[in-house]
Amino acid sequence: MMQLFSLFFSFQDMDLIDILWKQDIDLGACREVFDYNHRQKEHELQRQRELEEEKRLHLLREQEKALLAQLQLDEETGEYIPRAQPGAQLQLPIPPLEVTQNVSFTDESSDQAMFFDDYLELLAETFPLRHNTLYVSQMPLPPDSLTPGPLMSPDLEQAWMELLSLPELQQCLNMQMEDTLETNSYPLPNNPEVQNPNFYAMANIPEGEINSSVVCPEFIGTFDGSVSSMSPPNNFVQMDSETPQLNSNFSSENICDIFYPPVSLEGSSSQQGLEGNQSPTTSEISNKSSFTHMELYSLSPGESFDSGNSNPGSEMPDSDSGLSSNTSRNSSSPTKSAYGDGSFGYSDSDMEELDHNPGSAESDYSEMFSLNFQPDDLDTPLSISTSVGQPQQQNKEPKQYQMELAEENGHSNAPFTKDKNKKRFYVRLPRDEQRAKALKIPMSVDMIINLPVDDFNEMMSKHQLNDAQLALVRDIRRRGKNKVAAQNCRKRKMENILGLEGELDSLKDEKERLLSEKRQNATSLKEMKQQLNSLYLEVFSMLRDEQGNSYSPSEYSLQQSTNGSIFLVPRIKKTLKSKDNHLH
DNA sequence: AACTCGTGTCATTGC
DNA sequence: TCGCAATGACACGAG
Repeated sequence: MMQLFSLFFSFQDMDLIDILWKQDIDLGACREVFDYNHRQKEHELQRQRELEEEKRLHLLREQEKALLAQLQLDEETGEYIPRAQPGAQLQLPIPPLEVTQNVSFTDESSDQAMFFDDYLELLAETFPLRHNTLYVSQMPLPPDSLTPGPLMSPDLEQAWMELLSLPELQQCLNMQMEDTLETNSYPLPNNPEVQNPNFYAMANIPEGEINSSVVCPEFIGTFDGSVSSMSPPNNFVQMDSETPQLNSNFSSENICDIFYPPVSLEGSSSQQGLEGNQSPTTSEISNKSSFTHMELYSLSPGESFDSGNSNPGSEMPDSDSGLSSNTSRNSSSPTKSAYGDGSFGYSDSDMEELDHNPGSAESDYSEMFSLNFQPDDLDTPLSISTSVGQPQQQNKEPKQYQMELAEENGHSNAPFTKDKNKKRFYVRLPRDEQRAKALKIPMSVDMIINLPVDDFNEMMSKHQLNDAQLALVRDIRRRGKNKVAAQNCRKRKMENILGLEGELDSLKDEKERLLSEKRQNATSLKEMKQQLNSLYLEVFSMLRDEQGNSYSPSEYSLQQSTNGSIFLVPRIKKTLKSKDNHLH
C-alpha cells in the first residue's frame, strides 16, 4: 500500500510540479522544456488528440450500443447479462483470454463492460491527475467497454482542491509526502514547496492554467523509469498489441500514457510479483464474469492499495465493504472519478466548513470517498483493532445505512445508467466514517457511537490518539448519538402526530355521534311536547265550571301540586300574584 | 422558482 | 460536573 501511496503522491507530485513549472512560465521563467514553441506544439498535439478522441468516443458509443443490443436485462436482478445464444459470443475485438484472477479487463462478459466506468473511476481515483483531457485509452481493455472522457468534473475538482487545502489533510499529506520522499527512488525536484504542507493547497489552480498535455520530458524520463519498473514490460507489449490504435493517439509524453497503463496493468501483472502482496485488484475483478455484491467489495481500488499494507489474513468483511457495491454503478460518464485515495487526514473542524457547504464539496466529497475509503476499512482500523483484539464490528453499521445499502443493491448492476440516476448507485460512506478513516481512527465508527461509556473509555484508553483524533472521536460519538436521537425524536413526533390524528378522527366521530343523538333527542322532545300540548288541550276541553261552560286555556292553566292533585289556576291571577311577589 | 420532505447537525435544556 | 437524551431550529439535497 505504501508503495502505491508513494506512487500516487509521486504522480501527484509530477502533476503539481507541472503546474508549478507552468506558473514559472507564466512568470517568465525560462525552462528549456517549456519554451513557447514546445508548448505550442504540445498544444496542437493536444488538440489533435482531442479530435481523435472525439472520433473514437463516437465509435465507442456506437460499439456500446451494439454491446447493449447483445445484453439481456435480467428482470430479477436488474443486471444486464449476455444473451444466451449458443455459439454466439459478444463480438468484442479482443479475444477472450483465459479467465484467471490476474488477467485484466479481457473478459468479454457484459459485466466487465458495464463496470468499465467503475474501473475508470478506480484508476482515476488511484491517480488523480488534474488533466482535463485525461483519458485512459491505453488501458488494455476491450474498446467496446471504453468510455473515455474527462475523469474529473470541475466541481469535483474544486471539491478535491478544497479537500487538499484542509490543514489537517495537508498534515496527513505531508506525512505521506515524507513517506513518499523516503521510499521513492526517483528524484524529486528541488522545489521546496513540494514538501511544504501547504503545497497541495497551491494546486488549486484554475483548470485553464493546466495544460494537461504539457509534461516535462525530464520527469517523464525520470518517472518513466520508476513507473516502468513497476509494470512489467510485457504488459506494455500486451497493451500495444491490443490497442494499437489507441496508442497512436497518445504519445509517450502524455502523462496519462505513463500513469494509466501501469495502473491498469498492475492488476494484470500482480501475479508477477509487482505489488505482489496485493489482494484482489480491479483486474482480478474484471476477470470474473459476473459479480455478486459481496464480490463487488473487492472492486475498490484502494483495497489493492491497502492490501499491500494490511495483513491479508486480517481482512474481514465489514459493512463498509458492502458499500463497494457502489462500484457496480455503471455510468457512461466517468466524471466524478479523478479523486485520489481518500486516506487523508482532516479535522472535524475543517470538515465543518465543508458541512456548511455540502452542495459544493461535501456531497461530491462523499462520493469521492465512497469508493476510496472502502479499502481503508480493511486497512488501518481493522488491522489495528484486530491487533488489540477488538471485535470486528464493522459489519454492524448503522441500520439506516445498511438499509440504504440494501436498497442500493437491488439496482446496482444495471449497466449504463444515466448520469441522472448515477447518484443512486453511489452508496455514500457516512461522513463521520470518512473522517474517521481520514484521520485513521483505529476503531469503527459504529463502536465509537454505540459502545457504552465505560467500554468506550476503555477502548479509548487502549489507543494512543492525538488531539485531532480525540476530538474527532468525541464529535463522531456526539453526532452519532444525536443522529439516532434525532431519528427517534422524529419517529416519536410522527407517532405523536399519527396518534393525535387518530384521536382527532375518533373525536370527530364522537362529535358526529353526539350531534346525531342531539338531533334525535330534539326531535323526540318536540314530538313529546306536541303530544303534551294536545293532551293538555284535551284535558282543558273536558273541564267545565258550575254553569257548564268550558275553561279557556288562555285564561286558566293546570298545575299539579306536590301531593299529586291537579288545580286549575287562573292565568291572570297567577300573573298578578307573580307581580305582587315581585313587588314585595 | 417555490415548495415540501427527509435528513444531518447544532444548540439548548433537563435529567 | 459530565454524559446523555430530547427537541427546536437550521441548512441542505432531492423530488
